[in-house]
Amino acid sequence: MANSSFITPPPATTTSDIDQMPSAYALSTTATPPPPLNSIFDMMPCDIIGGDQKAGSLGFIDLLDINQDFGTAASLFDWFAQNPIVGSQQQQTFVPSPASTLPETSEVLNNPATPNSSASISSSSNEAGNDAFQQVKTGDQEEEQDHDKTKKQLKPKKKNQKRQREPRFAFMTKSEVDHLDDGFRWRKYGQKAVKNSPYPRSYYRCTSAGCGVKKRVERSSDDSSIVVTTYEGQHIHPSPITPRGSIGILTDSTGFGAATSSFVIPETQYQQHAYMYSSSPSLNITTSNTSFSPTFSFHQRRSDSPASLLRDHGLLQDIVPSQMRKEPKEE
DNA sequence: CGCGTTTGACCGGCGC
DNA sequence: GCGCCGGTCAAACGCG
Repeated sequence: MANSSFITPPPATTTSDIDQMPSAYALSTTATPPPPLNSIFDMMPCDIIGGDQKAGSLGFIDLLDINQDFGTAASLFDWFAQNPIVGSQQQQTFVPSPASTLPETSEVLNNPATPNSSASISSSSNEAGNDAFQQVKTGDQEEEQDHDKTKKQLKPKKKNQKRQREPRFAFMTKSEVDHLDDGFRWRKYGQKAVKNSPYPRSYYRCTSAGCGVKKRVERSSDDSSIVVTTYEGQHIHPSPITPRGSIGILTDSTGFGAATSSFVIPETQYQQHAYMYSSSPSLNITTSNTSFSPTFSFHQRRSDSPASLLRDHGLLQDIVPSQMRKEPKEE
């Protein structure tokens, strides 16, 4: 665990090296480079992103409590498992909107100014994403995989049907290690040079049979110490590695995607939230999926919460610097 | 030998 | 229509 902090998103302006990213990311860095971050457990979720590249909807959320609670989980999945959904009416909704109209949240990355760090989660969802989510849930996954497999041999099957994109979840971490250990086994299937970035982007796929979860890993061109990991899809199996006897993942809803299927926030709201961070005390993110129900609730500081425990034990300080816990940097 | 990585080619979407 | 670009495939290769 390392120091972390939310980086206030700068005003929406232009694109950046990560503008190729389907969604937005908030900065996450760890203040203590050594030892290198080599586990997702060391990362701090930070924000939620949404949408695919087209209907890219995204939004930042205050994840202070996520960070805090997450600190007690053996893994991100544990964390989700330990944080059942609470309430659903207050949840903010990310509404898909053209990525071009969105502020380039990647700008956030352009401000690695804060020495302290944080990890950030981004997730994406849109209609297609939701559809994809439904597909997974209904077992159409194999079909899609098959489609992928034969994509090269057979020509386009459904030309007019856009390829559906799984909901995505992105982390940003400050790490010397590109490929973070998140408890699952990944097989690298591709690597591409990233435009405007000296660092390549690596593509990984979950090696478990039938599991179509993918993830991309790349470094920020602005700050080579920042690693952006984007998860796509849902695991349909428990984590093969279950540190500290973690519960593993339920088969019907285990991926990040599930968590993001309902992250829909109107662009305007997103813009607001993008600058709210810790100043926005209540943002619950929920999902319609009951088995996998991460709820990011930040409306209050519970003295008996794991977050408080962390705080009391001085752990929180490592996660969220005092400056970030106080006043959000607006604009 | 099995598994993972590397890498060039290919495909499809999208903007101009 | 063309070119760019992100994403994927799959053969070759490396490693334990």
